[in-house]
Amino acid sequence: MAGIREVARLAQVAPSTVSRALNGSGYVAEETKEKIRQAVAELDYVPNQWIRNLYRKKTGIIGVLAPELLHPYFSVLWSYLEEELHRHGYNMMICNTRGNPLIEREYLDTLERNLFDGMIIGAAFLPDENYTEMDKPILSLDRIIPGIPLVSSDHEQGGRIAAEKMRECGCRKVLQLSDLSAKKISSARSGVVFTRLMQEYGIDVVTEKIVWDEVIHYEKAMKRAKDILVSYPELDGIMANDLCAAAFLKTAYEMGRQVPEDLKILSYDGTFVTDFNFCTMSAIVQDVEKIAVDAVEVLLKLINHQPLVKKEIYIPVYFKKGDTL
Amino acid sequence: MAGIREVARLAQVAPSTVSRALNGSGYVAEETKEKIRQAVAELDYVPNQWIRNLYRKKTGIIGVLAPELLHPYFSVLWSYLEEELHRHGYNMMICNTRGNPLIEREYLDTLERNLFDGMIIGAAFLPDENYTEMDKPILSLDRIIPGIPLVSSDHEQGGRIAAEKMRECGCRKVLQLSDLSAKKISSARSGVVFTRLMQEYGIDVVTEKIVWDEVIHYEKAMKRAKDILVSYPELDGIMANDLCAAAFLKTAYEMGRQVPEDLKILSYDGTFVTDFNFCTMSAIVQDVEKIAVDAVEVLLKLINHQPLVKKEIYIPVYFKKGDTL
DNA sequence: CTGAAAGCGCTAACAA
DNA sequence: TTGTTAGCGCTTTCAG
Repeated sequence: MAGIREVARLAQVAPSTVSRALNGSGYVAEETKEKIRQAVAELDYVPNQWIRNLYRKKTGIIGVLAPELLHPYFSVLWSYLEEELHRHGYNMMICNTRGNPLIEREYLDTLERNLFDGMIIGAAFLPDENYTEMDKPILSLDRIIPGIPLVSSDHEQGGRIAAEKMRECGCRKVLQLSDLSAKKISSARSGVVFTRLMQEYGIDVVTEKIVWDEVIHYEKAMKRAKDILVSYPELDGIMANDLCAAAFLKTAYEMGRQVPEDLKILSYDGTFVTDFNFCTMSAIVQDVEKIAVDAVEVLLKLINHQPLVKKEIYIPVYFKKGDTL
Repeated sequence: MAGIREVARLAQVAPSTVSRALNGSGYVAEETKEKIRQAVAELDYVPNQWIRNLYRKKTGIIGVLAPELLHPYFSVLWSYLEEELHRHGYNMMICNTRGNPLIEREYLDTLERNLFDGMIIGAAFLPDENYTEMDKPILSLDRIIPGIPLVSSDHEQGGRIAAEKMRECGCRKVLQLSDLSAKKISSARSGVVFTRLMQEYGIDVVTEKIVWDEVIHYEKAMKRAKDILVSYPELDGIMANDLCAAAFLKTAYEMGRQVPEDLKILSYDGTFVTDFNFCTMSAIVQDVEKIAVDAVEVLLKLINHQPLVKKEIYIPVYFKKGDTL
């Protein structure tokens, strides 16, 4: 593993000259450059990025705190984020926490230890202070944390559209999978708005508390879906995230329910899985690509100490007609 | 951002003592340790990993060359790999190449520049030399590269089981999506073995060349599935990877074909999407978790200069009964 | 048990 | 245009 010194020796120049030649910083005679090029070739010299970053005081790495990699919504989100970060010359480090606060804290330490230039927070299971007390560029994608910029879908709009659709198609008793108590979670707002509007419209709403495990594991979502459809045989409408909606659709089919005639299903997220079944699910679609683009833009502004126009950005969602509503 | 010097000054000791105390290397009096602990707390001192790695001559980061993040097989694979790497104290850097050789080369450079301690290669679209000439720990997951260790499913076994199943259920004309010309790709072996056995069994085999885009994009897979089912109305069996198999299933349903009575579908990979439709797909299942575990084990041996027992590890696959065959 | 000194591999300021 | 010098922030001998 040749270093800059060996190159310098072979080219008969000083290490700093080699450095300048290789970085295009400062003046180096064309002749000298040529000698250096040869020495570099001869020794197969490759500069150590690690060390360079030491000077630039940056790593070129962005940590992405992810609670999950497999859920369709997340995998699409991470995929777009990776693409966008790469476009800006950054590498993305997946920090999969599996919802474990200890692992999450571990990765925040990594940020604090300067291994990352900034962090995008998808998972957030720790008390606010963990994020606010860190003097580093941080952006949140869902959890509302004082002082930390947020980029998220406009879930209130999502809740409105969903309620509107449920009313339009004449539902009388609707169930949603949500967590109305999660005040600090942007995505939980859809459920709150949905509930309020449904009540205004005079439609029954049942809110079943969503459980993290079921958001992620299809088998668990299937089990829950079955329990719910058995417990509430009178339901004529369901709103749930993609994976759970898929579970409801499959379960409804297995139980001989007619979708959409007898039971409407509205999928929230609108990722590719809505197309996977024999019928396409109607969905509230999040513009995940836009979320990723804006998230990276905001984070880079934080990193480069540029002013932020808005501390909170809400990306519009839209309705996509399918066969289930 | 306090450094070790400030801590040392505040604790009235030398920086080297602080270093030893913090790393538990060498002797430090309990009293001194306590003083240092206090100084650390007072200054909110966090050691810079970046610099530490400079000494340890390692980064703790493994690059994972991925052609794709979204395809179910890959997302499951990356997820398990991340888990396994984390278990061993390594971070995983997703190097998404999108099948672009230039981006792939870029990431190999990153490895060469010591930003990664090693690399796991899922995508490999460059000539062999790109990998073989690199004097770094590299492990391949599918592409067969001289001198580079391989961990992959036993796709020959996969092909055998598939052929066996097709025969058992009485198929007469079967289509597979494969690429028989891809000699250097481990996963392409299933198609070769499948073809040979089907011929032995006296069953017609049509091999339609698989196209990368269709492996990844469901819409494209859907289009291809439609084309194929129209072109070959006499087919009574299909073998294809999960995503394409799902597309075939959906298309068959739309075209009014009876699955499995009239058309058998065998999914290859066996990820969670095989459960997503109204009927569960029968599948050749890859043990992705085992692949990840073994891959990391081998890579760590390479990194630590431990001897390898086998240069090539093939993980058994198995058949999972579903409703489509 | 502790501190001084010498780097890790490279860059940047300055002098020549 | 080039070389010298002094570090980046930490670790690791090696004397003491």
